[in-house]
Amino acid sequence: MKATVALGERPTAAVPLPLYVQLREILRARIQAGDPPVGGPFPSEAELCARYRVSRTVVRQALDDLVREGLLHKHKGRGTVVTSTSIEEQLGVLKSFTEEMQAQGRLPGARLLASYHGLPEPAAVAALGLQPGETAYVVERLRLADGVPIAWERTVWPEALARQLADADLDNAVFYRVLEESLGILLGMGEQTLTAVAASGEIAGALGVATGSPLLCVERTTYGVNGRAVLWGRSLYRADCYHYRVRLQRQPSRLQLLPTTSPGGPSAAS
Amino acid sequence: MKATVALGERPTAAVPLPLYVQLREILRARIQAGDPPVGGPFPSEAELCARYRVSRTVVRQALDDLVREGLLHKHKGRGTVVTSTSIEEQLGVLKSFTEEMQAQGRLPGARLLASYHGLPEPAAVAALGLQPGETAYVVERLRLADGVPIAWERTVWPEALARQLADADLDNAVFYRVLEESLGILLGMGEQTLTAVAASGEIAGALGVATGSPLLCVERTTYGVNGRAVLWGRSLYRADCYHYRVRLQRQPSRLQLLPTTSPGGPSAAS
DNA sequence: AAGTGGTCTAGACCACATA
DNA sequence: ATGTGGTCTAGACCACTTC
Repeated sequence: MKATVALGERPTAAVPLPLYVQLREILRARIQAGDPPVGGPFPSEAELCARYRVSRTVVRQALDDLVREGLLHKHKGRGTVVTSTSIEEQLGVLKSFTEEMQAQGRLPGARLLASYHGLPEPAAVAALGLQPGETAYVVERLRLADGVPIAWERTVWPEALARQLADADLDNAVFYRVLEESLGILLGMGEQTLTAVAASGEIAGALGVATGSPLLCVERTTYGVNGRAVLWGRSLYRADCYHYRVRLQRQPSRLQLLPTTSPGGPSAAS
Repeated sequence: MKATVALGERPTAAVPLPLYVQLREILRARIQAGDPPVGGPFPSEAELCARYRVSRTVVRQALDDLVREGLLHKHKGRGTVVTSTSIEEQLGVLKSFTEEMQAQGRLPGARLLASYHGLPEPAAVAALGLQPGETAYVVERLRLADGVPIAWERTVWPEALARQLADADLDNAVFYRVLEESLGILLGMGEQTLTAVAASGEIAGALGVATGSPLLCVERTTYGVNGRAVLWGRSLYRADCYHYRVRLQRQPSRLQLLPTTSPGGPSAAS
């Protein structure tokens, strides 16, 4: 018998989680089980309040999360319906190269090309907020999928982090794991810019393509949960071996607001 | 006619907008004006309640939106700080070319190159779920930003939709608006695949770049809220004029919903 | 008229951070 | 000890949709 205690049938203070989190997971489980089938009507907020003995605030916090995840859809005045049963189609999840390859069922790998302390490129300086003239630790690796080179990668580490990185096995290190586990840095957000570039002779050689071949260029700045940039990287992918996939969600029409000078006269910023 | 509303110095019932929306826009304007400078401390929730004479609910609703947009960052027990002055790229939001250009402050445009009924390419057939031999409506346009060609675009419409599209001004139509407003189709999700390609002679000529130049290739399938594919498109962007930006979020080690007896820290996903 | 989700108030207690 | 944001309650009124 598993030593797991399912979240109860209803949220309770005995569980060390907010009530709305408990309720959200309870509801998520029911949805995934198809309890209200896709397209079917979901219980009203009032009904959920009564059934689970929580205030409407808790119910709305839980539902808001599920709506945001795409499982539910609310219609003002009409009700709530189930629109999906799974969240496996993850929207914009930050993953390392290794995690991404594994998710695709490919065997990830890396080969160290170079590593040195020096002045990084302007893009990295700006992204990491380095001082002019401040050095950083630069690591260049070839990334492999199932043993085949598919990307050339340069990562730039602030010196403070690089010191603690010194003894890592750069050939095989999963940088995100190093950050999270060895350095204890919780990762928050990542910002990526994608464009296309022509392969230089050096990189074309490493990747085994013709000079001038189109490559997918991915520049990524990774931030800690505190909002500070901790890592910058540029990856150049062989376009014939790698496609970047994103799932986007349509946002309900946004309000057009013009917070302009008020009719009574320009509002003085006090 | 666009309904624009002038906002005052504080939310009021005289404005036909929710108080939290009014407050959000008032605060957004101040942040963009640098009132609390980036990195500086933002007024506490209690202070905002007092200053704007609204309940904490309203303040929190407004702040939540701004946090979600990336303008603010909250720290439990410590306070709120300004982290940016401009709306950052939304996380995985599905936007039309026009909407995207507007968000970037560029003037969008289009020039019709060709439109015809015929057999679309295999990628479109697969994405739209067409029958073998089934025709579709293909529209090729040059997309402009501030009057400069930056992308070559081919969209493929199922015949059923194309009929209703016939009288649209293809030179300037915003396809997403046509779908949503004229055809009454609610858009849900979009799936994109990005890669790099070399410009063919014809496309290079249209875009004003050299043949063989690297282009960013974006293939998108757009789905209605009912989950059916309604539109397929491929866009080839000049890599020197356009960068695709994405924000990703690190997945917090997923809440173990059924963990138990673990006195360990409940990391509430916010 | 009844039910729904959207908004809002006025409280309350808590865990956390700072001093 | 104090102030902060996080959570929660118990109400209330509204606009919208359906009957």
